[in-house]
Amino acid sequence: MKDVISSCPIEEAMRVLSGRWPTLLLYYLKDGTKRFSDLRRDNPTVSHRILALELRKLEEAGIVRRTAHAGYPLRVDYDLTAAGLKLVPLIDALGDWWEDTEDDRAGGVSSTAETRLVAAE
Amino acid sequence: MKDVISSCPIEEAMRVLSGRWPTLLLYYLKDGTKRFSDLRRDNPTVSHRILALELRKLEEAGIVRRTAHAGYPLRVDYDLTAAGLKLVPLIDALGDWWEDTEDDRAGGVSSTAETRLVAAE
DNA sequence: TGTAAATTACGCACTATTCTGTAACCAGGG
DNA sequence: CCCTGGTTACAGAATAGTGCGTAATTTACA
Repeated sequence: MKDVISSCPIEEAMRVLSGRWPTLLLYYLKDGTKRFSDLRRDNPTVSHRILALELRKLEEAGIVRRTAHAGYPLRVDYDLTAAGLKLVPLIDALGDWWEDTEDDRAGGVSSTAETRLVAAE
Repeated sequence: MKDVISSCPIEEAMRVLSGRWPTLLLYYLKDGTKRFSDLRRDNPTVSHRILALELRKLEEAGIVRRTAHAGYPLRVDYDLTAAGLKLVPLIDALGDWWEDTEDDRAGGVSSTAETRLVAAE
């Protein structure tokens, strides 16, 4: 039941970047060109199938470029498009944010009472 | 089957921000304090159950603060914590990135051939 | 004055949809 | 047989939505 139009760029961007793998793949691809098997080694927990699907999704979104070399054994390279390259610093910033705000986010509900109870006026 | 430790801040950050709603809620909360019903109005497609769950998740992550006012009718306010406020510019940047790279991302596979075929050397 | 209904922020149970993973199979040369 | 990159079929897990119930007070209305 996906809405027809979102009109919100954030929502559209997240439609591509949401999930566990997209940002990680971007992270590994920023080092340069990688092959399918390289990416599997970089992240051994992703299944064969999901890696292929995620890469397709990123390719269709114009973030990753796929280059298939003719001949056998099969060989396919993946690297970032211009859009993908521009995205890298944002993802890095996200990681920095997570680390920088570690003390601020604290222990959630347990230690610091996040939820406050206020008397009605 | 979530792995025990990720050690990667990007992965951890995405564990919280992944999905359709978290970034949108952050986006609406940046205007200031909102109530549950305000957020439902801002985004009518989210169900009340999911909204409650997502807000709890963000609260536990230390990004959103929940303030329950005693008395009836029930009243609960939500606003951003310091960590949440620091995250806002990043989310905005993500939206900008999506818009700025629109031409670059092009039409995906259909028009521009994203997948290249290269002869073996 | 009595009673019914609305309000707000959920929780719970159930269903529907989507995501993720496993296993098997394909291609053609070594 | 193996290697590579990828697809399909199927199974199970995670996620999302619907509808009902609940609390104490206020308002609606005969």
